[in-house]
Amino acid sequence: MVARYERIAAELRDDIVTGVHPVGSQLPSEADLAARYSAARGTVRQAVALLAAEGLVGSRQGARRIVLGNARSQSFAELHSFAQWARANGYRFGGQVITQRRRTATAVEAARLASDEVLEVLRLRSLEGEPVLVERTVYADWMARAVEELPPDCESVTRALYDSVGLVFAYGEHLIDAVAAGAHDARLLGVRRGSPLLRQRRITTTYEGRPVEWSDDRYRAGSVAFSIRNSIGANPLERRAGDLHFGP
Amino acid sequence: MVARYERIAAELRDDIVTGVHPVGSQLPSEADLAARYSAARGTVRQAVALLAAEGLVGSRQGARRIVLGNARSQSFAELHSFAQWARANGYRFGGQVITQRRRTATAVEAARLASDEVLEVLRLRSLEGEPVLVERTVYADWMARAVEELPPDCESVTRALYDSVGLVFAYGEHLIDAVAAGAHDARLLGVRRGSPLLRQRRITTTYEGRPVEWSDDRYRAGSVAFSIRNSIGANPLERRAGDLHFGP
DNA sequence: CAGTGGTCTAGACCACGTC
DNA sequence: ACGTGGTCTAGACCACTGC
Repeated sequence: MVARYERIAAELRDDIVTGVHPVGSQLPSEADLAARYSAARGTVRQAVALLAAEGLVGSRQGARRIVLGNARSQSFAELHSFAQWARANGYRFGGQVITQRRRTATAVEAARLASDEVLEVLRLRSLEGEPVLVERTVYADWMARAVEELPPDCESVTRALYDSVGLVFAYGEHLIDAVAAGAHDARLLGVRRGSPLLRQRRITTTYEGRPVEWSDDRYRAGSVAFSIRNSIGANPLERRAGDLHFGP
Repeated sequence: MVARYERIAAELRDDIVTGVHPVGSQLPSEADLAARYSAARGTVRQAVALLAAEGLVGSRQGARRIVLGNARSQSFAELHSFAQWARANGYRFGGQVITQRRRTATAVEAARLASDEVLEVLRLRSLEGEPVLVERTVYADWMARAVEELPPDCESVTRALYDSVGLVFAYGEHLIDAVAAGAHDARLLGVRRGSPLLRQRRITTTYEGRPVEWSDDRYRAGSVAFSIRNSIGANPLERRAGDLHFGP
C-alpha cells in the first residue's frame, strides 16, 4: 500500500525531472494541486514536504514554491552500506575479510556499544576491481555470532544480516574527516604511506536505539566523495572541531 | 511569533536532554501529549516530526516512539558559513583575504554560475589562532561588487552580504572528500606538502535557485570533521564515486 | 483485542509576498 | 487587497504492535 501523498510526490518529482516544471519555475499553488489530484490540502502539503526534504523545491511563506533542482538524493541504506550504494549505482564491487577476532572491549567501545566483549573485523573492499576501502568494524557481542557465520567474501553484510537474523539498521551517526594513511592501510590500498584518506566513522543502532556496530572506514582519496544537498530550514549535517592541539 | 508545535518540540527536547525521557525509553503516546499540551493530535505530530528529523526519536507504526539520543544537530547556516559555525560553538576565529581578482569564467564555472565574468577570492581562516582552512571561492558577476566592498579581514562573509545587500543563501550542494596538500596550501596552513586535507566543495543558490558562489574549502586534517545523524526513511547524504582511473 | 502511529479530510485563521 | 504558504483543529479510518 503506497500512501496517497507519496504517489502525488512521485508525480510531481517526475514532472520536475522531465521538465514540466523546469528549474527556477514556480510550482502550482497547494490549492491547485489539491484540486488536480482531488486530495485535501494537507495531503498535498505532505507530498511537497517530501520534495522539499529532497532539496528539489524551496518555499517561503506568502510566495509560490520554486523548483531548485532536478536530481534525487539517496537513501539511508546507501550511506550506511557500501554494497547497497555500489549496487544501486551499477558498480562492480567486492569485499574480503582480512582479519577477524573476538576480544574484550576497550573502555570507549564498551561505553559506545554497551558490550564487554566485541568482534573486530577488518575488511578490504574494492570498486571496479581496485581496492578503495579499508573497513574496521567492531560489533557488539550479541551480534558476533551472526557476523562470524557470514562467508569471508560476503558482498553485503547489511543485507546478509537482515536475511539471517532480521537485523535492521535504523539510525546512524557519522563523522567524516581526512587522515594520513598508516603503513598497514597504505599496503592494503596500494598507496604511499601518508597519502590522504577520507575517513567515515559511524555508530549504528536498531530501531530501539540499541547499538550494533562501531566502524572506522577509510577510502582512498579520489575514489569516493560524500554529497549533501541542504536547504535553509532543516538539514542534518554539521561541522565539528577535531582534535586540534592548542597552546604551547 | 513562535509556532505552537515548536514550543511543544522545545519542551519535549528539553525533557529528553534533562533525562525526563532517557535514551531508550518510550515517549508518551500522541494522544497523551495532545491532552497534556491541550493541542490537536496533528500539532503534536508536527512537534515529534521535528525531533525525529533531528534524530532524537525513532518511530514505528503501531509502537510507541523511542528516544534515540540527546544531542541536537545544527543548522544550514552552520554548515554553510565557517564564521557562523565557529561563533555558535564559542571558538575564536579569524579570516584574511590573500588574493582577490576578477577574471573571465572557465567553461565549467560559466555553466555552474551562469556568469561569464567571475570574482575569485582566496581566503585563509583560522580557529583559536591556528590557520585551519584555505577557501577558494568564485562568485557570480552580479555578486562581485558587494564582495569587493567587504574589508579584507571580514569575519563573516555570509553575514556581511546579508547586511549589505540582503543576500540570503538558501540552498547548497556539497561534495566532501580528501586530497593531498599542494605546495601553496601547505605553506598557508603550515603543514607538509602532500599531507591530508579535508575538502568541501559547494555551490550555493538563493531562494530563486540563482547560483551565487562556487567554493573549494580545504581544512587541515584534525581540525574539523563533518557530522551526520540520519535515520532510516529520510536523509540528504549520499556517497559518490570520484575520479577513479580504471583500466590500463 | 486494545492501543498506537500513519494517513486523510474539511475547514479555519494568520503571516507574509506581491501587486 | 488578494493569493500564498504556515499553522491549527476535530474527527475519521487503517495498518501495525503487543498482549
